Amino acid sequence: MNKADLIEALAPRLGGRAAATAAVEALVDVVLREVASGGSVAITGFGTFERVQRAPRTGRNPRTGERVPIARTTTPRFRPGSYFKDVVADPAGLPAEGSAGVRGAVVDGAASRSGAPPSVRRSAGEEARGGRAAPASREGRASKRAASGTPSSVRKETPSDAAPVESEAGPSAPGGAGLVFAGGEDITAGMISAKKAQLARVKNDQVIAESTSSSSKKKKNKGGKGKKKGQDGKGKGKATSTNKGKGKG
Amino acid sequence: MNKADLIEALAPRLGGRAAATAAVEALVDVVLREVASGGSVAITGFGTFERVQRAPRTGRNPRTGERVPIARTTTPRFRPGSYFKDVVADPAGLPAEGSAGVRGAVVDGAASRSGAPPSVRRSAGEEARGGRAAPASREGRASKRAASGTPSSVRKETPSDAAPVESEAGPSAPGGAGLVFAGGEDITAGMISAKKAQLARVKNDQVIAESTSSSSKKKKNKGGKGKKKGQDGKGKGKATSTNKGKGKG
DNA sequence: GCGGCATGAACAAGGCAGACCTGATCGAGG
DNA sequence: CCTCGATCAGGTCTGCCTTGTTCATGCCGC
Repeated sequence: MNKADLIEALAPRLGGRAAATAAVEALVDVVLREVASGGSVAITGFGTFERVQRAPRTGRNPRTGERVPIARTTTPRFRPGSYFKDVVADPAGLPAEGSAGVRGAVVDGAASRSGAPPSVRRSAGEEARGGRAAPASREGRASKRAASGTPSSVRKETPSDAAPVESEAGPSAPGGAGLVFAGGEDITAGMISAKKAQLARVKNDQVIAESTSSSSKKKKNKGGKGKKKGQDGKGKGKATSTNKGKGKG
Repeated sequence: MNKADLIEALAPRLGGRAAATAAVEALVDVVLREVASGGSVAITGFGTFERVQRAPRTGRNPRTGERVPIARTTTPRFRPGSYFKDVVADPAGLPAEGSAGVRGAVVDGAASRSGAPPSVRRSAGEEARGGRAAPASREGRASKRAASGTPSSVRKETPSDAAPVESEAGPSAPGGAGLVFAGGEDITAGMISAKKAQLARVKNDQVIAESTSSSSKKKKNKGGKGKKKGQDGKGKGKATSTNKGKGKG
């Protein structure tokens, strides 16, 4: 999926290609600027874009074998959030768990993607849009609501739009992920509930332990530790960051 | 910057917080799904989100020193694009190099980027000017425009909003970053021209070499190599990817 | 606006994959 | 049309990931 594909996928949700284009570009712009200026951009569950300092080190010119000094540099990094990791890991892990039917769906999805030249993909995209034509009117209503500032209403809109995408991309996602996507909910919006459901499944035998921990959490922090974390993290053997850090303590 | 901050930063460009929220969540959703299902999401210059397989390996429990097998896993990865890398690296590197003249060049480059899709550019530019009239009322209009698909008008709005952010985080950012952002333009849109300006500065003495290479490039490829690239890349010592790859050859 | 719950950061030691160096070519993307 | 991106070579050094705990932050729902 390239930028155009991404915009195509977003268009139904965001009120058209132009809006989707604006969204992609604006978001990329903001992230770039923030990271370039020393900040970080964190979306819980998805991940964090940040800047890291890399100390000088030695490289090799593979051609000549000559040692080449790699100067200290500053580079962008994305650290995937746990939910992102889980979702990506689950599809791979799930096949063994999943049903054959799900596999079949997986194969179908994969095949269409791998063998599909861009043009074929586009036509598929168009068909998908066709399928979404009906929701278009609903979309108009949604934009109204958006103007009134009701994110949840926008989210409500996502389901019907996302559903077709799910069926396409869903093959490898199903199983646990299917649980997450089945409702057609925006993942970021549903992360917590999804995660909760997962944990509930995995740890339903730990309920007592959880209730214990929740009671301990009610004690709340006192004054907070005010522990300041450097933006570039670990400080272990790391070059000192030029980041100012955000004192939220 | 967290999700709320990001939405705050995007709101002026996208017609309000609701639209910005939808944008962020939709984009994250699409990326998550695509990567989870084995695909990748590439935005030229910004970077590529993809899925990689990690072979089984051995870790250590730092507490006990005990060796712990880390099963083969599938994990998300973001590979920053060259422009992102340059922008992040330049703030640190450019202060020494920066010149106002170069800034002008960047701005000019951005202006000359008329090579982009003409139709989108034109409508965007026109509305952008109009859109700057009154911020408060503009927001209402912006949402309308978002519906009608006018990204660049929203973009033009960015400068005034981004400037404060820069000045806050800017200490380390200015200089190079300022050069890039001075025009208040959307970075992704201006990436190519900015890069070009940079290269022109660095390599203006290599013009002859470039003209030589351009002539050699005119010979064009014959039949193409049809080299197939696996989605998970390098294959060098890597676990075989489950990705089907996109046969575009 | 607040509360509850999930996420994220930090830390410990060790091993190995990944990043990055240069330079050339060609295809893809915008 | 021009830039970006992928690939490749060999060597060096960094970062990821393991477990488990604690505390702070983020974010969604009420």
